[in-house]
Amino acid sequence: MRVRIAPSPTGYFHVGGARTALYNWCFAKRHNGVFVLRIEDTDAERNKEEWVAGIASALTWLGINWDEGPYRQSQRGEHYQAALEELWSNGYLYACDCTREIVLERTKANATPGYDGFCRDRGLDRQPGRALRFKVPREGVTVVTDVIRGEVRFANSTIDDFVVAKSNGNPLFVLAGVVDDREMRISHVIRAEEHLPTTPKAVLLWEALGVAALPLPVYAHLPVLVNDKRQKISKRRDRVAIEDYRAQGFLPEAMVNYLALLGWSPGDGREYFSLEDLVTEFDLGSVNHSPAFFDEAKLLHFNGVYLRELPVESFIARCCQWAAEDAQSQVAADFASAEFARLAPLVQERAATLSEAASLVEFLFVADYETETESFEKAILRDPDAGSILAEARERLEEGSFEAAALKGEISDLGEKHGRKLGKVQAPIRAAVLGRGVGLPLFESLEVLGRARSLERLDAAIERLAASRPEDPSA
RNA sequence: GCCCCCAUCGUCCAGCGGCCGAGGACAUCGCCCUUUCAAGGCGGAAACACGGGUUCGAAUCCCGUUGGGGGUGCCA
Repeated sequence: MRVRIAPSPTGYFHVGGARTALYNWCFAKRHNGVFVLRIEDTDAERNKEEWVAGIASALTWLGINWDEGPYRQSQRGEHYQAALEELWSNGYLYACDCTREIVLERTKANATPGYDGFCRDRGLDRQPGRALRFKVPREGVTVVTDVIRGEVRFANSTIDDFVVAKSNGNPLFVLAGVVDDREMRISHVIRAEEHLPTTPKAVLLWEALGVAALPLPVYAHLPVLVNDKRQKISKRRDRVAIEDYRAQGFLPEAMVNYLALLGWSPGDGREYFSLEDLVTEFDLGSVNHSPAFFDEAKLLHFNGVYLRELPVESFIARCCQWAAEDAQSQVAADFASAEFARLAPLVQERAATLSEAASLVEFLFVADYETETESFEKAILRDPDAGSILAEARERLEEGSFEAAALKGEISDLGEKHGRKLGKVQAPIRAAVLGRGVGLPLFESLEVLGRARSLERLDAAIERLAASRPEDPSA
């Protein structure tokens, strides 16, 4: 079995393309087949080399390796020219000199979809400046056999005489795709549903080509991925680049797992699969028919699960690696520190992404770390007891053990004096020292932060409070 | 307009004629646990688009309607 993905480098690689790649890859691996990467860049005006690199790196990151390629259609011109030659000499094509405007006009005036075939019988010569169109049979039906959708029938009368070569001589994607699929001996074409309407054209072309009959590939049209408005995900409109998720600190294994579930399930309720599991479990025949919404909330959940599953050392390593890849060298160094290692298990439990992990320990690493205004107001300014709690905490933390357990004892004792439970006394202290209303467990954080910095921040909060309440004589 | 695809909780899936007074997961709500927040545990609310058939029996099969989506390019 031989499959391929054929992305066009006209933008970043998005989750839809990644899912298509994943399904193809799983199918190929499961059947000991070959997975081909082919870049469809026949439209020179719209393609950019950087996007090719982006596709390759996204696939690599996901763990989806290709066995052949990347082939580039832009470098296979002679194959398409040969095919055009053959089709022309066998009478399947005709030249067309209609301008874009004329085509549009004629299309509008006609009841049938697309170009009305005006040039079909004009007997125009094949020459530069003229496009080449395929003579679609006027009668009959073209059937597309699809693993997922069954037999889809298209009346030939509803298919227009499509262009196979532009007036500049370059082939169009349908032609290039068919030629490549034939020469690369592609056995299964697994791609997004949006390609279904052009498939009968490919079938017609396939049958017109080649002296020896080559069996048609088996088609499988995957349901599209949609946004929250249930429109097909688009590179321009929706922010769904694989690269972005990577930069945000998602794990490739979580992404792969989530993507696999968008349109497929094993049927028994299991939801966690590694790439290796998918090779044995994935089945093209049980792919869904209807569009799926890419739900970031669920992806986030999966990512958290995968993050928590990691041994702590691996978690730390992944943090470092992620920061380094994203060229955040300072953050990478922070992640590699002994301080982070001490807090890592607590971070791991709470972070849903690697960037969240970074944010949870900012209080430890950011110089001149300040309490967020909102947290300051809520936990300190609006709390009439905050001033005295902070002052007393400062006093108690000045001496004695600075280990979490001891700190906890001190603070809960302090709390009792104020008639507050532990959760309530720690609020102003947390805001003062960790800078936020929520975050890592307080005492462990204090311990790692150390006495000196903890006291400094308590002092800063006390001062800030005094400055914020000049009218308050007790402050 | 024309062609094609699709239709189960908010979302992703299970269901492929009786086991469904519809199951799981995410999200959501409540409670428990608790050092804030998470994580975890327990519980709740939440769906077969509609109308006709077929059948002893339909979420499951057929037809239609409605709704959504995709395509309709000398883009892929």
